[in-house]
Amino acid sequence: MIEDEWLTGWDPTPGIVSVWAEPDGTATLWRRLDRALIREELRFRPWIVTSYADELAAPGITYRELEGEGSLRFLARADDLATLTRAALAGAGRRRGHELGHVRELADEVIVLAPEEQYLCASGQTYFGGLAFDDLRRLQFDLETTGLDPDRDRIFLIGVRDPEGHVELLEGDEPALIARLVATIRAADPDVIENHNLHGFDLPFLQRRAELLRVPLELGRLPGPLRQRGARRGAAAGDRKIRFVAPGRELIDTLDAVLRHDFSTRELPSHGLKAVAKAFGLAADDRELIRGDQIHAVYQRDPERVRRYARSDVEEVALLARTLGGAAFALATMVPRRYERLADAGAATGVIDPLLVRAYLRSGAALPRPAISDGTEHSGAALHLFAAGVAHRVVKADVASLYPSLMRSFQIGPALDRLHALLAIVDRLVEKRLAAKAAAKRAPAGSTERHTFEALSAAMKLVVNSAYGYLAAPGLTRFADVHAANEVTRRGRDVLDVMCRGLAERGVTLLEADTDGVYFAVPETWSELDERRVVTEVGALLPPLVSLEYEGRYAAMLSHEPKNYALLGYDGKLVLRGVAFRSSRAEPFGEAFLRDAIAKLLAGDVVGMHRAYLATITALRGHALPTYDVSSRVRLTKPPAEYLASRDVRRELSYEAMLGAGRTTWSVGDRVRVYRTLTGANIVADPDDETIGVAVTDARDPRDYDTEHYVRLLRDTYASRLARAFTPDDFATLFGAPDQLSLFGAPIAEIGPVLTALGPAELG
DNA sequence: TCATACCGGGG
DNA sequence: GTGTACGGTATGA
Repeated sequence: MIEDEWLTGWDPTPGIVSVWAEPDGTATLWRRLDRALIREELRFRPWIVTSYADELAAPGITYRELEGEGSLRFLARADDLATLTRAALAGAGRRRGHELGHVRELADEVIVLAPEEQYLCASGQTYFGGLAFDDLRRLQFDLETTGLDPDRDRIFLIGVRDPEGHVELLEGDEPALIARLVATIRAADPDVIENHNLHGFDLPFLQRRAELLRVPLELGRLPGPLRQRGARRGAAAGDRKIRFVAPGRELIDTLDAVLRHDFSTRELPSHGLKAVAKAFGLAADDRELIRGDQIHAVYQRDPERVRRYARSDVEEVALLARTLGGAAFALATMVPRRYERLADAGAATGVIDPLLVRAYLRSGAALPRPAISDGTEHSGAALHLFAAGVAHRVVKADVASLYPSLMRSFQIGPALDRLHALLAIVDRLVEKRLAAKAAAKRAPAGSTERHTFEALSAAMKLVVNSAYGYLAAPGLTRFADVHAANEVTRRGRDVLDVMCRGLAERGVTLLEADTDGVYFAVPETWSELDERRVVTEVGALLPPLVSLEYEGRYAAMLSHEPKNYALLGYDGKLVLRGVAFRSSRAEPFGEAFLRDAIAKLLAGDVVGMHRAYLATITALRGHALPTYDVSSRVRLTKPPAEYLASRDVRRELSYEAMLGAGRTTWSVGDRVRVYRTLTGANIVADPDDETIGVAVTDARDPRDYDTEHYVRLLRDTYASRLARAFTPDDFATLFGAPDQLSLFGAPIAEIGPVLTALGPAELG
């Protein structure tokens, strides 16, 4: 089937682990067959696609015209890419009446891919045929340096984990250190080199140090220094960003995989290695932690600690790369690009576009020039808040993959995609993904087989979910079509409306609806079966291929603002969502109060909630709370001199706190915990910041904070998040001026939470 | 106070 | 020879 060729190519050559090609038509393939590495030198014929045939009838160039509509219709080949670009530039120059310096100036008239991609696209080969992720030879290395600036700082230790899992710690004189790293890598001869932020830190730092120290940095399988390519994230090079390339090896940054993963799930607290390793359960319990800016100082007095730290770094990276890297590995079995490129590519421009270009060329079909915006506004998803306050017996129902489902159901694809290749690719991916998911389930937990199927499924999900984004990105993607994208969101809003109406008609109370999901409350008499039945019934009202799923049920919900709510599970677990409920600068006492108060409120204990409020006030006034609890974590962004210059005009708490504590020097970027005193401000030690274990013990706890300021803060910033749960009168009674509590309002015991419908439901 | 610009990571 | 989104924080008017 031609559609299968569109998806995975047509030449099943097995074992490709790296491809390198040059503009002169030479290519090198590294293939792993029965674990052994073989290297093949071969020739390919470079090609370009142009919108004009002028100058293509030149010696050495053969070309043919592609079929059908599409302005890019001449496929030209030559023994050398330079011959082709010269001809293309000459042709364009003659037609435009002025000389052109570079093919990038005629991006909408010529397609010129990187040489490797030309090779893969024309041959129909892809990476990793017949291989599993675990067949790759992967090496991880991590630099420990005296700082972040390679012009000033230096490398003092390098952790290396070889493909067999042995960790070696290289230490000593820096030039020898770098030379030993190179020798170690060349001896291990890995297919893949991995680290967290490899392209943003380790490689550029290493490259710069090697350059300054005049140590050759031959990390690839071909002779010569590292090459470069443009990239969106990577090392700064003038006004653009670049990434380094080592021909024959794939340089994989686990940060890319983390960003791609969190892009869809958005559940990671941070993208740093330590936080991610912990979140995925990859970190050992006794993992050594050292704050970045202290690593070198710790090394000088306790090198063993830094060695343990460096060892954990490379070990965690190896685990993380396997946990998240399978998706890019699976993409590389389908898309005609290097593995390394697919690991950091955006799914629309980096994955779908190359698939479509290969599909069209395979079918001998002319291609459109890249879509540009016709000025049509891109319309978005729907968001409704139906009610605010406290609701009980809450259910969440949502549609998985709403937009791709709509694209398939209503056959919404790019207008210029006359082969319907995008929809065909999405269809096949959805089907294959179901099969991959099922196969993953059948395979033993933890097996290579399960890892492979799960990775395949993740890769397919990534592509399917970006099909809509592909439509909505004119100027970025070749077949972008904003009208089609708007048709998808319009259908999406319709689906949400049908869901909301269908639910409301069946007697539930709608709370909040966003894009593809709804929260609603059900009557007291309903069982979980009733809830599920209603979701099934309403699901039947939706278009084919759009399936409504019962996502979960909760004992109670505090609905505050759109996308800001608290959920109390039947298991007692409390989840807070949205900016109103979580902020990095929140004072610990306020955050603790809010959690406690919401938990009690949702459990029906208004008296207990009120008591928690009074208890917090009492604790503040009695100085029973540690200073730490009223402090707020801030980042210092002005150097001391700058603040002193503006101090007379405007005083800022953070810097007043530093000065108040007698600290007249600090660095931009330092984080400190500050609090307000009666006379000014002060700072307090943060246990999280001190991993050395010395400073924490002398943390003082003066408790000289401004109690009334914090009592006001408690009411205005924290208790105010509970306002939607009560009538204004009751709220005033509960949280009014503390000294006049309960004088006029209803007795506290008689106050109950409310749920307020917000105007007529905006269901149109 | 509100809009907008910028970051996310690495030592 | 590239390009994500979005929530949070830092900045400027």
